[in-house]
Amino acid sequence: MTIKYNPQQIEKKWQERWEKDRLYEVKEDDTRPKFYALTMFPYTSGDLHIGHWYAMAPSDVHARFKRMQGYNVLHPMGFDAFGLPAENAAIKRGIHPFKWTMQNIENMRRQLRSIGAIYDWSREVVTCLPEYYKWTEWFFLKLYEAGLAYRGKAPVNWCPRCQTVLANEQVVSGGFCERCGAAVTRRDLEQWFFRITKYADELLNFDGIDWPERIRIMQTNWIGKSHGTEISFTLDHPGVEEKEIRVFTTRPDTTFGVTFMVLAPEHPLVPVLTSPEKKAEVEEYIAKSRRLSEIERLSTEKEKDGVFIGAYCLNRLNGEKVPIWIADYVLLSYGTGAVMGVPAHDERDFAFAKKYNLPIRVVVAPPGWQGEELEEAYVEPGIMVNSGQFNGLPSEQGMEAVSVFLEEKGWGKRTVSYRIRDWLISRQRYWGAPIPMIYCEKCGIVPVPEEDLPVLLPEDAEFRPTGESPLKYHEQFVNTTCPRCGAPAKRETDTMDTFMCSSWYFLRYTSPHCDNAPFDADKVKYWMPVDLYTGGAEHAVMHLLYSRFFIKALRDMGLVDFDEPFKRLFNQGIIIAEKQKMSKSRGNVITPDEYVAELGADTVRAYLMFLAPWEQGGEWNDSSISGISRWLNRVWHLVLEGYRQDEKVNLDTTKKAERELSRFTHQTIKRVTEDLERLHFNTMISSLMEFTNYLGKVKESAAVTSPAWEEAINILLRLLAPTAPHLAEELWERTGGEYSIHNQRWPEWDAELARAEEITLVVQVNGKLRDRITVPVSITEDEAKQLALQSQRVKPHLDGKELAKIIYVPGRLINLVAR
RNA sequence: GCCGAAGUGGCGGAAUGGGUAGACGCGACAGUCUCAAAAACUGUUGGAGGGCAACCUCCGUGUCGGUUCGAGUCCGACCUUCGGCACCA
Repeated sequence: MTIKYNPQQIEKKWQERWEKDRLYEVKEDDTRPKFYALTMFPYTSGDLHIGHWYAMAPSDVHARFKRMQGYNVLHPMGFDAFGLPAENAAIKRGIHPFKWTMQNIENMRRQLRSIGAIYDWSREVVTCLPEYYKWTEWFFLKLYEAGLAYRGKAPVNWCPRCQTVLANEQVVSGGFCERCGAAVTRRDLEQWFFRITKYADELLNFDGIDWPERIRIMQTNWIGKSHGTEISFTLDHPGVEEKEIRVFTTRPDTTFGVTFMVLAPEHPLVPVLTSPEKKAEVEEYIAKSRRLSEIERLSTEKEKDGVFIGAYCLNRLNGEKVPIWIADYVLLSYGTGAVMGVPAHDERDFAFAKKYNLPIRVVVAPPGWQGEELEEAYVEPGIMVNSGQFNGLPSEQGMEAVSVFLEEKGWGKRTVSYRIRDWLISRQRYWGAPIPMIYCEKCGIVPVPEEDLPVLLPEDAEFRPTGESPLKYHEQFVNTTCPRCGAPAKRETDTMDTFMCSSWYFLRYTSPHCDNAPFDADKVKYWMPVDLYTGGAEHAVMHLLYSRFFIKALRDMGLVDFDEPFKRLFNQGIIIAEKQKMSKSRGNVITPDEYVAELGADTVRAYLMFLAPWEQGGEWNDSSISGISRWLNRVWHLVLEGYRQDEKVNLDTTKKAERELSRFTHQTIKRVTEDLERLHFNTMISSLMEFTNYLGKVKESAAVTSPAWEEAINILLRLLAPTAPHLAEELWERTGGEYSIHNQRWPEWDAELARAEEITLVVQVNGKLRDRITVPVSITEDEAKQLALQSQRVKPHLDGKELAKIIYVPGRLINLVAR
């Protein structure tokens, strides 16, 4: 009678022991190769939900596996601790953001420990602590010095509910706030920006990093590079200094089809060009489009409207006079903020021209076109017509030809445009890293000197939903002296976007207590780049793009010597419940703590890995988890119930059984190792289950010797150690293994031992399975053919037919083609 | 609308340099144990038809075509679901 598997007891026991022994403490001075395995750190929301487990448990298994393989593994954990919810809690419940955050961290640390991961807690990083955000501020200064941070007035995304500015990336699906879902509007504000656009081209290059294609495509689309031509249209207005309007187009071949010009309502030329009689109408239109929220304005459903401003420009290619309109479907922030209207070959221009009865002139002929009017815009390539000297040219060649012509004349130049905008980092909020800048009436914008960092957040700020940072009303914070001239000056009261904090946290883990620099350069050199970065795909664009930008900027400052922060990236899927995304309002939230208390962390870890491919995610199912629980129980009893060879078994049977046992064992090692390498945890677990089932049968037959049995169990436990670290450790100890199993070497397979001696030869007739014959691996083609033709199961299917061909695939099948 | 991923038993999912479809697990059914139940263990489990039986035949990986000795896997068209982007000129 063996004792029962009691996960709660053994998990507590080993977690305490590992911590006491500092088993997972990581040091650099090591002769082993390094492996930096990073999981995206959690936001301090207060509770670790099953999604966190899904991110953390499998990545811990992989990290443990690499560690047993002999790598010096850094697998750290920390908290992304600045951000809006803390402040909202302050407004709603009167609890200080710092207190709220630190309480949440306390709770989350406890929950994180229950996973049983190899986190080295002495390396924990918390972004809202001055020892961390001091360096976030420091990086701001460095970016400023490098000319990568600048202040500018910009129409910004404004969330009226959160009362703050949002980055483009934080505006979701057509104009809603990512956080609260309110409709975003637009405002003009003085804001701080990072010049990420300077790195747009380099960010399009993913050479040398192993990232999912999906994410690379998303980032590529986000950056949105397009090749085109900037074309200058002549402006000849008395009293107007500007002598041209420049447009950006990807279709220079359609320039002869321009019948109007459209400027963005905010375009600087609009006020000077508008004729006196159109002034009122134009101003009203501008005011209207400013009032519109982002959703309304950007909606593709919205009918394209605009206003003629009473001015004209000149198309230099054909000398035509072109009326100038404004319309809010043209964005100031893209290209030149002006578009040439070619209704025949652009859907938007077509709709616009129809609405206002503007001429539609075909300049690229659709196939078979006889000069009739178009029903809709023709955007495909074709033969150029109505285009002067370019007539008859295929439009693809026309793009080049027209561009060359324009360049020769000095009327235009080929250029590229990007969809990506500079990164707006100002937030009108308290709970973030202060922007270390001072405004002096005499000296202008003055950076806080490095030695004065950190600019600390005052503890006694007042939290009111005013739309401005509480820092703005904190006089002691705001009022300071100019570091340059000593005169009274005012501090910047905006704080930084939290994505700034998460753009460098992985550097801090390498030397979390370094106090004279953001990180110890030698340690960064040792650990970086991150070898495997795992986390949710929701960060495909923002965090992952910002971090890449950050590293490239630091590299150009000489602070790091690599180009990319994350060598390999992997995105796990999401866990749903009852066919739906988990949410409090649906009441379908799975809380891991309950399952850990009932079934143990090892079961929850293994279940999350088993339920679906990690990449895909899947549905949590209460009855499926019992399969894992049963399996671990079976392992427990299999190992502890003792083994005795049956004395009546003869030597030949024993030899054969042991040969088979060792083959199965080595095949299992191979499968488990390869699956772990590829992060195929679900099939890794099923291999372990099959091995367990097989060992159960071996035990029943009792044919192998005790040493052979013990060897197999020893290997099973080591293969199980990353997945079920507590159970494996306990069984390791109980079977006399040396502490700790987690310091043991990962088993290696012997290809010779793993190789099968016999195979199943599949016999097909015309591609249909007719027989399976067990044959030695060494079988020759002729022998195989003989066996196949002799098969009683095959013969009837060949009756009365002529054998036309025999396909033989060694080690697999033989296909008899008969007619 | 554009970009991307995916459609396999009652369910989660295995199997893709084309070669035994359904590994492993859940559920269900039957059995063992028990006074009984739970737990545990053992067996069966894609569908249809046939045989006393070991077994045999046909159909079957979203739909329709194609390539091939052979297609879940490759090609073409389409349908559905999910994710991302959304007036980017």
